[in-house]
Amino acid sequence: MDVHLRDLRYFVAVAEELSFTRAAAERLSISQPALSKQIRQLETRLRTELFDRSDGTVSLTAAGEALLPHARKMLAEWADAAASVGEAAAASQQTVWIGLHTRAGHALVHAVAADVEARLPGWRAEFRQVGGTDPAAGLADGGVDVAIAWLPVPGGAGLSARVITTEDRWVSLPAGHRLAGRTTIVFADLHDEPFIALPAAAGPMREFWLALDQRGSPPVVAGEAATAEELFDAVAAGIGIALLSEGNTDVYRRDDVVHRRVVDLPPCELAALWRSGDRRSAVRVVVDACERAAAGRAPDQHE
Amino acid sequence: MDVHLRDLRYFVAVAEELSFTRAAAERLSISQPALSKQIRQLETRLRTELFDRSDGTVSLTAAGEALLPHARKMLAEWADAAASVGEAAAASQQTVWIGLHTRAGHALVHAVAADVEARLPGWRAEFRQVGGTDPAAGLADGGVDVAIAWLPVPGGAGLSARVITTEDRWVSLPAGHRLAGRTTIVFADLHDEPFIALPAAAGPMREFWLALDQRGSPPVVAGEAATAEELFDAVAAGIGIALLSEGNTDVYRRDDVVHRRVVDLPPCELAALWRSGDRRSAVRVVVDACERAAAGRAPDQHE
DNA sequence: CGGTGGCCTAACCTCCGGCAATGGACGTGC
DNA sequence: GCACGTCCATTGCCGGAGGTTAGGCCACCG
Repeated sequence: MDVHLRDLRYFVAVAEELSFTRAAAERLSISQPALSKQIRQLETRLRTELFDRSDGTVSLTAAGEALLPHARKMLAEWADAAASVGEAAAASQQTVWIGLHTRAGHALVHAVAADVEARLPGWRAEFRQVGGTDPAAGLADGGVDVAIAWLPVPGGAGLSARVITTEDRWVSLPAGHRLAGRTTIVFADLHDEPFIALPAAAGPMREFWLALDQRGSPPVVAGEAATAEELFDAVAAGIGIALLSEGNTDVYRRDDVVHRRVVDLPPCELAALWRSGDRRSAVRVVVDACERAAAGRAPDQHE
Repeated sequence: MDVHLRDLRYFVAVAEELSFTRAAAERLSISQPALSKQIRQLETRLRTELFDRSDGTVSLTAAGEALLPHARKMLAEWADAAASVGEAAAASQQTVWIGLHTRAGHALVHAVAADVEARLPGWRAEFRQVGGTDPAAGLADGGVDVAIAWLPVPGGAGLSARVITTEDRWVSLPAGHRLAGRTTIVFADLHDEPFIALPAAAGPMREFWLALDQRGSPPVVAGEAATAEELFDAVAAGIGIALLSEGNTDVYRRDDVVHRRVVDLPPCELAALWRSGDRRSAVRVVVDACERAAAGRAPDQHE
């Protein structure tokens, strides 16, 4: 009778991809049998077939066509609902949640928190680490009011961004790597190296940190890592190399890994993001605070 | 991240009742701990409290107030979606689903089926038995296009009805009951008898078959039964008595139970119901067919 | 004709959602 | 003041849902 919104998400994914395998792997990060089973179950619940899989290809039935707009609308409605709830909770608790897509230094966190407190007396800023695979860094489902993340952010529809700093991209190498002794490294040196990539679910972020734009041929992906720890463990083990931002070379310093500047890569941009429709003053204050903190200035006490 | 629509239904129930215990028992037919756990889980997912249970009473928090309209909208949207899908499926399969709230005789079923087939060449009428506790007899979630049910039907908002027959109400007694030998029975004779009632979830239907309108004091409810078999087993066992429609006295004839007319009760009405917004010709044809079949006339071949 | 791609089925594992019983906080009546 | 009733939370348990991997069937293609 009722339905799980997840099932509708699955349905929309298949309807848009017109392929179970691709929808499962590339958009939903589940196995294809799991997806097939869920769709079957949805069809059973509705007592009708939603897809025609007869002729080797997948297409929507009339019933599927009827469901699709409703499913999209319900998913959008839930995003709205979660955002509304988050805003109401923030207002009554006087708390702003900030999601960190990368591990920012404690300096930035503290500066932002202090600045918010100074400009919004009685309010607090809370920080939450969000996984790199979360498409909108926790903004979409309302759990986070402002996100600090590297551009590009996948699923960025409906999000606004302000770049708060730009940094050069460096490369992380195992300690004994042939390039570890070089003083200057250009991307051509790395072109054929095996890379540790972000999970496929990260979408454009994965492509950016593989420097796909700078390549003529597909990269060699030797492994995937969802967290920074996994990433540098893989680098240290010699499985592959990876790009990172200059600021993170300090944060993730370790003995078995060396970081070197790549001189000819376009820099990466750290941005503060918020929901475009979110016009609360608290959000604007936080974004401003992020910008000031990233600029290295302390919150200006009496400008 | 995603949410189960059931949880939103639970939330709306508690928000409207402002009581966990009542919402669980009277509206959702689940236990109170299950409801509490689900609401807690929803709150955890949204990372905020939806209800304030601190001062012995239950009230909505600001976040709860923010969620309520969205939740209602999503539930309505899903009802729409299910109806749309059902209509699309019916159109492409040329099938009309008819839900039976009570066990109608095969005569009625066959007459309707034949009539539909005669007037909508290529179409079929399929019948499904729906439980008495289903608020809208399967109409709400689109699984059924036309329902045949006794009035009043709970949750009847958005439904249209046409009365297709009226019948006197009789009473079902165990074989040796003191009233079994009486020729005429008035409701006053039954007033203090223990009754077998429909489950509380049946709402106004339960009240109607307890003849609540004809009483000055609350009825004695000796037990509940969800199916006809349970009901007459309970009557035969002497646990209590129950009202039924005249037509059903034939359908449910058995040795250990006797049926007697109650001469002074208002009759009951059997109706064909459909979704008010559903203007498909197939639905109209079926409703007409129900009316003709109930009137005892065969489908008019060449009127 | 064998390889490949794509969906389905089967077996299994984990965790969620339900129930029953119990506990604790608070208001109420004698 | 104390026993009691009411109502929500907690605990322990069980069945089913949702996920995984492994393997099968079928169409297409070189």
